[in-house]
Amino acid sequence: MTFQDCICFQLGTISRKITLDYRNKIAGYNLTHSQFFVLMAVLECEGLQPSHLAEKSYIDRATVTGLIDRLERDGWVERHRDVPDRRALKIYLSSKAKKHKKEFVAIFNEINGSFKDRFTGEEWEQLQYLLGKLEP
Amino acid sequence: MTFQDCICFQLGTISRKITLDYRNKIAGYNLTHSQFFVLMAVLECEGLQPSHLAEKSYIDRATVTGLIDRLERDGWVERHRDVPDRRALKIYLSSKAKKHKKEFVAIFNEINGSFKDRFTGEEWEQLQYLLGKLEP
DNA sequence: TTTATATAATTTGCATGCTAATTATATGCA
DNA sequence: TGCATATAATTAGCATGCAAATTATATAAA
Repeated sequence: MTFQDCICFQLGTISRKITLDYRNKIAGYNLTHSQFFVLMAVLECEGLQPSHLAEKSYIDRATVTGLIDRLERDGWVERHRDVPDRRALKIYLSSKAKKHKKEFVAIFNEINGSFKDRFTGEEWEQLQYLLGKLEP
Repeated sequence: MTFQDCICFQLGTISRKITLDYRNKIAGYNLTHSQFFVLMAVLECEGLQPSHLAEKSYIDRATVTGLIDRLERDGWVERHRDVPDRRALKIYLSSKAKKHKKEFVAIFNEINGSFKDRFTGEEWEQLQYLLGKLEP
């Protein structure tokens, strides 16, 4: 029994490796792994507030602020203060991002598919079930 | 099909949640998740070089430098230049860390056990097998 | 209406984690 | 020996990610 056998360690390691793998596939868009996921979240449902994006993505609000900062800086999303509640924001895709919408979905499906393809349908179900049991 | 169903996203999320969970358990020692793993690596085999620790932990050398910096700052490990090759270092436990050796092993086993307990032996085997298939 | 409390987003501070560049030392080859 | 190349560790720069504090606005209660 060594620390490498610890499930916590293993998950972190695999997660990091996959992140690197991901990067190569979206390198052309100059997006990071996390940025890509937030962009997918906006793409799936435009006009969400940063706090809702944080909830959907299971990351901290402060982290979302930074992610949106950089997505906005690079021209992928826009912040709009068009909510009755003047504290809140809504996040929309930029026109540039809209142009690439279909490509993003395709890349997403390709990446997930490349992992899914390694398993039988039954194994995939089993993996989802077992991962679910790991949630704290 | 939404981005939350992507296995890459799921692994990252679970991994982050577990990291937080971990923190509470080692909070008394003021160690982070990653510091704890590096400390376990040193504990398992003293005198390893930073580059070997990086290899064992599947993290970058530059990251190891920072981790050792903080572990040394907080008095858990020591850097020794007692290798024929004067470029290299060896990392040893401090006497303070040695005093807590048994506790660290116990905490480690307790944490890993708390996850393992959620599965049957067969499920655990299956999880290891399925995670292995995810490696890029 | 005024005050206390709550909420949305941001900022600050710190610890990963990676890549690329740098420094110091070894080694191999002419 | 002298020079090119390789290697160990570090540094610098950037992007997560979290906790705690801050700012601006809403809402509830006195």
